[in-house]
Amino acid sequence: MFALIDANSFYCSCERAFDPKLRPLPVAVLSNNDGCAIALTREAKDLGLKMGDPYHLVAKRPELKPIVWRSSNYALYGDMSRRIYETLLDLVPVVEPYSIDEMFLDLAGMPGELAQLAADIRSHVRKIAKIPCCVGIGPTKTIAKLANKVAKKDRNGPGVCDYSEESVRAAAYPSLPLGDVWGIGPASVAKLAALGVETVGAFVAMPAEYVRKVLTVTGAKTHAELQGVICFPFNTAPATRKSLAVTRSFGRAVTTWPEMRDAIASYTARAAEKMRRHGLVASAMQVFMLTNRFNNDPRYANQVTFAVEPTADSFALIASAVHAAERLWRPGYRFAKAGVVFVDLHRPDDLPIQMLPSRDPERSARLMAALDGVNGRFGRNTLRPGGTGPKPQWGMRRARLSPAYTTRLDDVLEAQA
DNA sequence: TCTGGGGTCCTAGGACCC
DNA sequence: TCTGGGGTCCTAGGACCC
Repeated sequence: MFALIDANSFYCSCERAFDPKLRPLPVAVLSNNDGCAIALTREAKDLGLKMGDPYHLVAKRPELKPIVWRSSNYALYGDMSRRIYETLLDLVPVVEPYSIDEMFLDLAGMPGELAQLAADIRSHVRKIAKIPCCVGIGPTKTIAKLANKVAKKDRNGPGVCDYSEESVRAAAYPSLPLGDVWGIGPASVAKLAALGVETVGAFVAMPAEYVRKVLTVTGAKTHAELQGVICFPFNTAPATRKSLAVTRSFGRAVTTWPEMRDAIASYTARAAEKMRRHGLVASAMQVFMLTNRFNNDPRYANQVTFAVEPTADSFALIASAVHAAERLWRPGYRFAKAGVVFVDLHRPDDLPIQMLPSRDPERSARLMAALDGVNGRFGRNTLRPGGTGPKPQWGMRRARLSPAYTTRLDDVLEAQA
């Protein structure tokens, strides 16, 4: 039996955890660049704000005036996620983090009544990690996710929904909309609606071969999972990742090559850092740049993917990325966004030995270790490659950023007795 | 002036091979 | 009148997730 625990309006709840006066107020957290709303409290939803609404358009609407806006603070949210994880380990033996605000729990062999256990877990997380959550229970991950969704929708309910019993599911499925199912997105909802299938009950009643024909194997797995057949097993060891990206919209349009070059260099340096943290090397990379697609600026978008000598060396990768960007660059356009993606990631041991490496691998490794060591100790960007300046004009807008309460010594709250 | 970022998996079709 | 069969690999695009 599985449980899925999912934080309510996670980013907003993190803001509230350290700023109690926000608790009764409608709160919304903005995407990078203060672009659009990506997390909303129930109070903000009730005022009519929607996920994805562009901030510069909705900030003026009079009925949305009471909303308290925050720039996204990933240092805070990432750390709060870790705290939830550790809090859960107080009560259950294994936890599988699924996303920044969701964790699967394996309840196999847990004593006592499951719904009561879920309620205990929920109140423990709320008390210790200061984050409100809902819990769903089911014999497969898909059912646990569905139960969680049901728990969330019931505003005055207990915050727990137990679908461990087949009879309970059979009673509930006919009234649940298909779009609530994990893995069934808008395209599949439309496809199935055209066939007259609109509820989980109707979906489950479809013959398996037919589902497979309409929705391919992914849909067939979801179909089986809803009937209690495990297709997505519990996984404690995280899979090694296959790609890794740093892509950003600019705080204002980039119109000169030196600015674009510096942006690409900075993104590459960040991505290389991430890659080293995972102990991986890239043997191919992609670089792209594009203009604003929402206004009337002349449009241009281009990308290039190319192989590189497998490495995690920032300097080597920056040189390759900038060289590629130079080929994509077109003067006269107002660029809104650019990015660097490392694909074809490997553990260095899995690759053949480079017979004629273009740089000394030992020296490179020592240099990168020194770079990461200094930055780990004194803060990101203390040491950085040339051309990756700290506060560029094109940098992210984050006008409403909260303090890094848990990860920056200067920002830690003071308690007075 | 201002509309996010970062992932995974699957399939079809083309290129290529024998 | 008539032009095979079977395989692999790669890529682009679609769909989904948070």
